[in-house]
Amino acid sequence: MNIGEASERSGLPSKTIRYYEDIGLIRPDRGGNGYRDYAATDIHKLRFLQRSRGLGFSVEECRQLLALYEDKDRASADVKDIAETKLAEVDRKIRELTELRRTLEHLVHACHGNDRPDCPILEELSDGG
Amino acid sequence: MNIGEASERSGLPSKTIRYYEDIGLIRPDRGGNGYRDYAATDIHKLRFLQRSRGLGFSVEECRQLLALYEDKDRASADVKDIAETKLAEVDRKIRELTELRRTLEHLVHACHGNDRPDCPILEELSDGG
DNA sequence: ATCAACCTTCCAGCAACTGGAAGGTCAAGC
DNA sequence: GCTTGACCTTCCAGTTGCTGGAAGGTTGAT
Repeated sequence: MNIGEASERSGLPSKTIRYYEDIGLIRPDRGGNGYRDYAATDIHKLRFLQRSRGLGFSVEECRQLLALYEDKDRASADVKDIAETKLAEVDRKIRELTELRRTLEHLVHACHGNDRPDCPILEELSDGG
Repeated sequence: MNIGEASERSGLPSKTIRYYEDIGLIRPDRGGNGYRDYAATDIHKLRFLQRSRGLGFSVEECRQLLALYEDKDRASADVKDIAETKLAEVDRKIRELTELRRTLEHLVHACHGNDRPDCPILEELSDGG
């Protein structure tokens, strides 16, 4: 499929998809006309990139995450280490988001008093994590 | 307190803290010697920025989130709308991270077969969210 | 007084896109 | 078969969000 459809299916702009190719994250085939030709597995990778970037992982971290899928020599100690490190990071992010969620909810529903600048929620937020 | 301590307490490099001042996210006092002087509320804001940036919110989104704290005219419809939009985003991010977590766990523990490149987890991942 | 460890501004560079120009390809309609 | 418009291509410049380094001022301890 062409880059336009790949863009639609992955949620990434065509520009970004070409950029990800430039830096070696994906390698689509090329048709006789020079157009990029994306396979289903490319779309999987692009969706994966779209998400993990949106969740605050750097491109290099995403490259590591993608390598977990692509490692054909399979489950070396290295690969397992990376996966476990990333798992810990994901857990931390989930905890932080859960806190942020709580904070926002308080702000919307509970913290309409006149002491906002020194609101206890702020203290709580800065103590946590 | 000086920028060094602010950096330590917030988890942000001094460079980044100065940058956040440049773009108007924080406004610390200045001492007679020209040094920046950070108050406790500045540290709260910096920690907040450190987290929300790490969770994939853009600087402009962080500015909106900070505005929720700083809005002294309080709980206008606008402010509430922003908070609710952000809440929905946070929920989505939590869902996506939870999925990513599951995927990583499968990769570490369950997916050591020889069919990795077309692993069902990949399909699952690209279908979700 | 001098030394390290701070702090200041300014300017350059990097990461990760993003937009636009200039031009080739393709399918549809006349 | 030719045009029209929506695709696609590369290339280059600009933006965002930092990050590093130079050049120099301040502070506190020896």
